[in-house]
Amino acid sequence: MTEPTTPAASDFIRDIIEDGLRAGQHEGRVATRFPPEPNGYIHIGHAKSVCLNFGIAMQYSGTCNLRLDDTDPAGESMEYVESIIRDVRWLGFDWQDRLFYASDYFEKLYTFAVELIKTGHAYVCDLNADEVRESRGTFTEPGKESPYRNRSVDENLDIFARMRAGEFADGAHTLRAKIDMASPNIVMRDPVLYRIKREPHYRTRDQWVIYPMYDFAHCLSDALEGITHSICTLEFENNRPLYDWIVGRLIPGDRPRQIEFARLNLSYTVLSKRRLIELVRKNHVHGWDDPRMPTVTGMRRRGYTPEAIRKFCAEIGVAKNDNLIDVSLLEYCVREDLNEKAPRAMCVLRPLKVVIDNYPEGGGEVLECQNHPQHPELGTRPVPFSRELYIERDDFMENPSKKYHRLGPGREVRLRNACIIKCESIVKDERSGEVVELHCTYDPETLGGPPADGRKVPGVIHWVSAEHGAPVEVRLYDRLFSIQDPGSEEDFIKYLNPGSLEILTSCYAESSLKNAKSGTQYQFERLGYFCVDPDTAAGRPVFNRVVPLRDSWAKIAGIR
RNA sequence: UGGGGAAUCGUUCAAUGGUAGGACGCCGGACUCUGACUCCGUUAAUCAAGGUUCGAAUCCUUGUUCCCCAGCCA
Repeated sequence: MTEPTTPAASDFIRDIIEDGLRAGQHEGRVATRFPPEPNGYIHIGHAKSVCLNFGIAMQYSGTCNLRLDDTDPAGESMEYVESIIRDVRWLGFDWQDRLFYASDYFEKLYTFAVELIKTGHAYVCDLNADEVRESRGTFTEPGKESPYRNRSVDENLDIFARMRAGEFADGAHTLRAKIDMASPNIVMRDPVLYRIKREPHYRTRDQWVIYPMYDFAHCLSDALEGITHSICTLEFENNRPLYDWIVGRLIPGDRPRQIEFARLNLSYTVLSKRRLIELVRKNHVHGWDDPRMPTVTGMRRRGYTPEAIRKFCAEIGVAKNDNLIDVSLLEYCVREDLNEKAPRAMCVLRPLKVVIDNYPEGGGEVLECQNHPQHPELGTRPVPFSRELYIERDDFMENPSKKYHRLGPGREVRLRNACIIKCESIVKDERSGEVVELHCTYDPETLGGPPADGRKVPGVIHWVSAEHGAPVEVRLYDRLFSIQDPGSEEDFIKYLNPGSLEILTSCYAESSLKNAKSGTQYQFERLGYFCVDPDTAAGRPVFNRVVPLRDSWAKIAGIR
């Protein structure tokens, strides 16, 4: 017998790494990097990449760098850098002193470009953007060579230096790789390596007016950092020949290898930066950290835990198939984690008053309730009980069916952590006919124990003492979009779920929750997991519903 | 249309010529002072057609479908 162990993660990328290790590549080193561009907040799709890159580094005793891929000043900012640092750290990963910026390599990259010119592998082109596009050809027709393709090395060197010096207007020249205008792979048709762009960079300010393109900067940044496995998403597959071409001409010996995997798609949300930015800019959500957003910061505010997100990333696996992961898997991971950790509490979302007629007026008592049914070590808390309570409106039905286990006229139900009550009469609003109050009697014997006569009372409902309960606000979240794959729709805004946020302002939570600390999660019994929102003001907590509990009654009743 | 990728239960990942398996979901049941948790059970797939082989998801052939590429974005 062997000890049960959690199996080491395995996927096609790790297979490649292990094959390489066995073949003695990279001197047995494994070095990865997570290379976001700081032009937006990272989301659950990035989290997949973070877990992959850092996870591999940990598994093979290697390193994973955090590198900001900031080669296009338009849209990049320190705010985004800070958010990325905060989010990756929160996810639970550590890059130690290896925080890098592509912009720190600008001088070295420039030198590499000069070298490429000197070896005849790059040239300055005077074609404008339209002309470049026209001469690039199409999928079926080869491109035409630029008239500037065979400039002398000296002339190229001279103009490139003057590009850097700021002598030319934006777009007047580009530096292009001299590869093959007839290549069936369009990426290889003399791609642009540098462009002139007078835009202040959030880090280098006005130091540069030329900026390297992704294809040039990324592979060389990898090489400079000694990356062994450059893991990226599938859409860069066409760029791999260019990656190898550039590195092959500038870097001797041990070179990084690019491996592509399928990016994550999640049902009922969008995961493209462009679309996320649109949601924020056009105020369809309340910011990057809106709890409905699939951003890491949004999920954190919502109450998801790093452990749950990491578990999710491990569960979905890594492959090259296009995928659309069902959001219910994410929710499952969140519940699984929170079920273990979250202390239990009671909160009534839509209150209905209950008066216990045979309970002494002005009386009251304090019940000691377990914080976690499976973990007694989490202790107990005092919960006041009194003659007047609130219960959930849903927990009473005037004409219940046989399958309904809760309160109805003449029916008995157990109050969670307390006693059994029986509904004796109901009070209705004369005009609307709405039930506004229940009069019940309680069975004192059942406080803390089963009924003496052994009768079965299957229903258990939560409650809050009317006198002691804390008024709280609760925000209920549902999926942001009403269709599975809004990302595939051009006009995705049209499919926003109008019911994605419901704010409940007349809820009552048990008194122990009065001073709940922002960011902590609870399970409101029978309802779901809730997290204290930063909007919480002193004495007036605001709770976000992280995820509801599974609800088999809802299925029976056909709700939702 | 040229090039590059991918096709396995509803979803997703695995099986690396030798019993198609796991997770989530669905459905059913047990338990229960949370209609939660837990436990048990069930359902259900190799894109198609040929071929090679004792044996094919895996190899070969032909076809089909889907994704990516024609930014001085990444």
